[in-house]
Amino acid sequence: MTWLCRRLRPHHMKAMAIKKSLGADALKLDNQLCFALYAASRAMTAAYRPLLDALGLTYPQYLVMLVLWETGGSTVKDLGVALRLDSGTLSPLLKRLEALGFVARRRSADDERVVEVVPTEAGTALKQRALSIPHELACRVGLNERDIAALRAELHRLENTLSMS
Amino acid sequence: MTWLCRRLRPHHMKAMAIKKSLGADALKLDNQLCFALYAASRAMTAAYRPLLDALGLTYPQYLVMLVLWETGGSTVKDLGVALRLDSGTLSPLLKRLEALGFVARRRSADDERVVEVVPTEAGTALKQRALSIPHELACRVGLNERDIAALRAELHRLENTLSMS
DNA sequence: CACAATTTAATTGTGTACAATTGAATTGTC
DNA sequence: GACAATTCAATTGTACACAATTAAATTGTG
Repeated sequence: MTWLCRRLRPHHMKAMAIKKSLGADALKLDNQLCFALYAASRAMTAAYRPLLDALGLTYPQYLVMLVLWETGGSTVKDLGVALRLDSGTLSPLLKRLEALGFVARRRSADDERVVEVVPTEAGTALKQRALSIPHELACRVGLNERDIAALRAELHRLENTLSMS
Repeated sequence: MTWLCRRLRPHHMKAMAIKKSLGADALKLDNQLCFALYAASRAMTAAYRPLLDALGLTYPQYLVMLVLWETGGSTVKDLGVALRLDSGTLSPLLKRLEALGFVARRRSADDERVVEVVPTEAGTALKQRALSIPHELACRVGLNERDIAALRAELHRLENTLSMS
């Protein structure tokens, strides 16, 4: 991989960038954006875990409750759109939330295919205990409001770019 | 949630930020950095899937192979340190990689507790077919080299901050 | 040396993710 | 109004993640 290096001068940075993207470093773990994302996402979930344990929720269950608190009730399909999850993930997850007493499920009267998911009284009450979580996490991440918003926007852009075809 | 708004003037932005972090929007799904991370990470994995299918690897298996290509061989423990995964995840994953013929496992002669993991010839050969993947993904993410590096660095910082203590 | 504490991988059990299939309900088209 | 195509949720099967436990090997200490 040294066949070009001998010729390189400062104004050949573009050539170096090309070389790098095709070269030995391209497969290095710590150069992968995908791994930085994967590791950061799991670290974030781990940071939520002790707080959510106190509520009796897992992290994906918490995301479902966020949607239900925001909407007052949804369908399996709309939860899937909001959270980018399919029924293969949501059906058993919602069954567990129902067993915990946090949501109720019923077939829609209008359309028997649709299952409506509504927070129970206990599920709604849980929101008060969750109110302090975002602030606690914001402290943990060590970024100010503006930087958090910027990173969030960047990640939303990235997700949109990746998920279109 | 309107008890303070009446008094707000432009120079009270800090008060608004505090209000927001404790207010109704704090639990909105799309305001969560955690969800932006979670969704982007899954979208990234989904973008890798068709490319890795061609190699017969899942995404976590690909990460293991990245480490093995880089090091020439590792141990279960060191793979866990590199990938932030424990033996509960790695043991069955490595068993599958072994069944696929991409790695070999053997107890260390020095220390019988340690299991060494080495790429087989087929596993090493796979690297050539993976060389084009980083570039293909870089095109998909729609960011230039500099922005990718900046986002990667920001995510590494975030992971480190979250995982300490 | 004895032996308690530690390290290392594997195992067990729970809960996601996601592809593929199934089956029931609805919609579009003639 | 039949009926093919579509939509929706659930199920099945595979593969992570991760907490907790187990068991073997090694290290540290008196």
